Amino acid sequence: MDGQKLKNMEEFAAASGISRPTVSKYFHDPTSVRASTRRRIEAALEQYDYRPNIFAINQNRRLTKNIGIVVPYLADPFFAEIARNIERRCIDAGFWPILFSSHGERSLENDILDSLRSLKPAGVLLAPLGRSSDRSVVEKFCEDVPTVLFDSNLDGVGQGFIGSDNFHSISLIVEYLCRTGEPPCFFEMPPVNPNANKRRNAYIQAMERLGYVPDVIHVKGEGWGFEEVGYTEGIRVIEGRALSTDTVLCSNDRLAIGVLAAAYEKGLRVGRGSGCALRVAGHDDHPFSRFTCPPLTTVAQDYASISDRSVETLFEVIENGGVAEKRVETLFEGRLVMRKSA
Amino acid sequence: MDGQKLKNMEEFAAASGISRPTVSKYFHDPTSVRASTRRRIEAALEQYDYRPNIFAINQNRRLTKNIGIVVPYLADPFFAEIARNIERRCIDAGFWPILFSSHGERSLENDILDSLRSLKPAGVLLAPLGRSSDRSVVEKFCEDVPTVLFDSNLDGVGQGFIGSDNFHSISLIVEYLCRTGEPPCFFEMPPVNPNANKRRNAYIQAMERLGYVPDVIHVKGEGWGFEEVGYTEGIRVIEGRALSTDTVLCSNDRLAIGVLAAAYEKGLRVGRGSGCALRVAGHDDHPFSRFTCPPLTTVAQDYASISDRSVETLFEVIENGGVAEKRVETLFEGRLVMRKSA
DNA sequence: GTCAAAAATTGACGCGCGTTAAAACTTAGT
DNA sequence: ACTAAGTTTTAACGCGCGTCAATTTTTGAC
Repeated sequence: MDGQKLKNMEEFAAASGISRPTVSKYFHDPTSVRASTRRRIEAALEQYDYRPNIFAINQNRRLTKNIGIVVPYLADPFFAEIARNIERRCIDAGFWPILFSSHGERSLENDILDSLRSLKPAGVLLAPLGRSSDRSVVEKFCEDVPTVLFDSNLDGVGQGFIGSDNFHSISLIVEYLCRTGEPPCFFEMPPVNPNANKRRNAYIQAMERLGYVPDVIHVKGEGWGFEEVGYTEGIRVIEGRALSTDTVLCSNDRLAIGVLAAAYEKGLRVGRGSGCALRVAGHDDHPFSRFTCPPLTTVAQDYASISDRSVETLFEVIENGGVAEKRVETLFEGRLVMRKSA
Repeated sequence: MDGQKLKNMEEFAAASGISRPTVSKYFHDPTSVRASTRRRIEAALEQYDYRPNIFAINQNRRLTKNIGIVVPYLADPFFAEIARNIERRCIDAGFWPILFSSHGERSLENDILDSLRSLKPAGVLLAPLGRSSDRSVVEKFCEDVPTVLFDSNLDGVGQGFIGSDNFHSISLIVEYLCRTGEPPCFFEMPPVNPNANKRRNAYIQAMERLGYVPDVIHVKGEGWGFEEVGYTEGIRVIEGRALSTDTVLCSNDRLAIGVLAAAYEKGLRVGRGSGCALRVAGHDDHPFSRFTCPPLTTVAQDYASISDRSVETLFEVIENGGVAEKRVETLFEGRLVMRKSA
């Protein structure tokens, strides 16, 4: 390109010798114009560095190419990773993802949904805060904008839900832990979303099915600093000798990482086999769980499938005019990841 | 509000009994209209749920309230945390932050800058990819849009730079390590940005100043999976007995976490004092470094100050009409965080 | 070379709002 | 009650692009 800056489609159309409506058609769908025209436009594109203004496009189009992505807390590696995957799929599909984080705050989630409206997104992928979400606000939003929920479900809200099968994955790891050592207790903090509840209940059911007495250790703590909670409360529990078993199953990996740190500090060797005082397991397979000491035994959520299917589901909804034929809840099964911590 | 949905400012103006231009003025700055008018508008606001379309606003305004935030890799906790801080400041200041991640890819960084143009942001906070950045593209962008760089500097590009004083922080930790045990070697992978280079050079200088022979262990590896590199290469180095000292200073915490995992796997006890075979230190104080086993000794980057000052600097530039009086590079000093790993 | 079908052009309006100039109205101050 | 200053209203244009109807040009098949 020779560096000339054309500031709008009008100028570009003039420079390329094609009319503006045709150029507009081209940008909407290059195959919708005659091959010879396409070539002329593409030749001009290389010469005069021009790109349509995406936000002007969206102002007029009924269906834009914007996809809103909302996660509850971006500094959580799990969501960072999911968001990364989703963004990539959207880009590859020719969409323009815009990422928002609620930072764990209800008011922010509401603001984001509000502003998302004016973005006129073709669709939205929303991982709600969960318990802190303003259900009526989310509900109303989903009526106006094609939205697929992921990670954390709100019954009946949105055009679909994609998440993990907590019952299955917790069963997996409970069975594994029981098979290989003492039955686990379940370490959890006040639930921030439905997943936490499901996991606890799944734990209780699995234990009862196996003929053991469930032991839920419910510690206090709030917010999204899970490692901190796991650490602080882990120390407290260990010091108080409040553990009825040598095996701790944590509600998620981040809690487990905190417990691991607590155990280390209190001189408890974690792992299986003789010489170890504690087994610790988590859930999620966070990106960093492979690198804890010892490496964390956990159940891997299927990041790739969850991302992919969320995006696919949303695309189907979009192509179907914004509504799903039926609200489908897709749950992916976790995969047991046996490492050295349990 | 009685639920009535007004779809544009025209309708809202009619409903509130105020003319559209005055309403427009109000939304730009509520104090710019007479108190009585303001009260009438605000009364209407409560009755009829209306919010201006932010993207239509931005199409027309010269200076929007949008702030673009671009980080090289959002799944890195360091950037997630910085981004979180910056977003919050922007929101509190009445701006509308929009977050982008380059996902470590040059082409994506270019695309983002391109699209950022049409967002007409009041300003942009950019943490460039660094070595992978397309300097000329970034340079051109910064000429058109008020941009403040952070974390990773590109000499002379943008209206300012905010980062960490790598020389100071590396000196701090090198001195500490030398004072308390064997002088460290420096563990690094091919640098992704200037910080890595500065840190290596700072290490070399500090060692020479203290009268020791620097020992840089340069391992291979690419991309943003630092833990993986630290782990894989850590294993290799340990197995090859390629360590001339029992103290390893890593170029950043994520590498150090990988090395920690490698040491654990190879049965090397990490920490200071007798019974320990290795000391490992990092740099950055990532959010999870407190919870490694053992907790990681490192130099904390001043997240809060970097975020705050970046935002402040950008705001000054914006208020000054988009150009800084002088391109200022602000470096914050790190803080030595002594934990158990070294 | 003819003609119908396909594609491109012209001209014009709309999206939701910013912005401005001129005119009409309010408010303070006296 | 009158005036000057401060506000609001009216009317109209612009932003960058989508979209549509009417018209003209190009294409491909015969």
